[in-house]
Amino acid sequence: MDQTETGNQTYSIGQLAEEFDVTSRALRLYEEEGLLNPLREGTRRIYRERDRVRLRLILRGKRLGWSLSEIRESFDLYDSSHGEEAQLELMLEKLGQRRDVLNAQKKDIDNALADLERIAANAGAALREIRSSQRKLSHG
Amino acid sequence: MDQTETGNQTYSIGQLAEEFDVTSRALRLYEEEGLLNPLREGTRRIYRERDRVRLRLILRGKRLGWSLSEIRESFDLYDSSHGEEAQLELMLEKLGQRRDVLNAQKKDIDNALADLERIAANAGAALREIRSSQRKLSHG
DNA sequence: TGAGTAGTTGACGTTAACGTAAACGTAAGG
DNA sequence: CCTTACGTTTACGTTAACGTCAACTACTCA
Repeated sequence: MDQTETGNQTYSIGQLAEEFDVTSRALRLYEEEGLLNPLREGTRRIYRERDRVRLRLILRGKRLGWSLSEIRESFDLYDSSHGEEAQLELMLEKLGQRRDVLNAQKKDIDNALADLERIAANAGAALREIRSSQRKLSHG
Repeated sequence: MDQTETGNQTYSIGQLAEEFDVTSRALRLYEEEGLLNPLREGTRRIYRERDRVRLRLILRGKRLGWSLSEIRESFDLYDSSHGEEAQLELMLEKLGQRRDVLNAQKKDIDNALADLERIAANAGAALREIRSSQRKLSHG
């Protein structure tokens, strides 16, 4: 079969660190915490596409304010899609909780955005006022 | 004039802590960091409506993953709506940056929600499969 | 008057998420 | 062969955001 050559590329820790603008120290920490699992070539770490995907998810989690252990829990959810009945039920419950939190977070963001808009509108008005009075003076 | 009696109520640190489910230690910390400014009655802290409003904003900020100093910066933005021209321009720029970050965060959330949906759909399917095969067995 | 209850100010402890430095290994290049 | 670049582990340092005493004050109430 024509084995597709997609995703066979590998990366050193330095390459990955530079690409995602994190330090190699951070990558090693994420590995210690069970968030990444690079291959080894002797002692050196070899990262593959799946590690890049995971790193992307890690960084997204961080942007959402998650702790590393919360991020790992989300990976665990993802990985254990194939369990037994009780397992799956628990999982669906946790997924529901996460969804609720995310939706609440969206509301918080919308409220914060609305606040920003109000403040910006005031500031914009104040600024136009200042500038219009400046024009008057310069025409005196 | 009929001075409206709205918002004249005050709160002790314990009351406020219980209402918002934070510790009094946290409230004192927020004060140290310049996020809250309760009155004093002798040595005791007296919180008013404006402090409650601020606390609400603090907790919202925390839910969005902001640090205390980021939260304070946002308060500073709010408070300095009445500055001079350069000040206002700088402010509008910062407001724009915050808005961009918040919008990016919304996208992250939407992506995370989409991921959750996919996982939940898979888990749900797996669960139904298990249950249907269980029914078959019980009818054997 | 004595015991609670709630508040105060230090000050030290703790956890997460890295930063930073030391001491070492290894492959490439001049 | 020696340097340079990049990697490794080990371990201690740092910052934020509190937690947790300890020692003290002030008020109330039986």
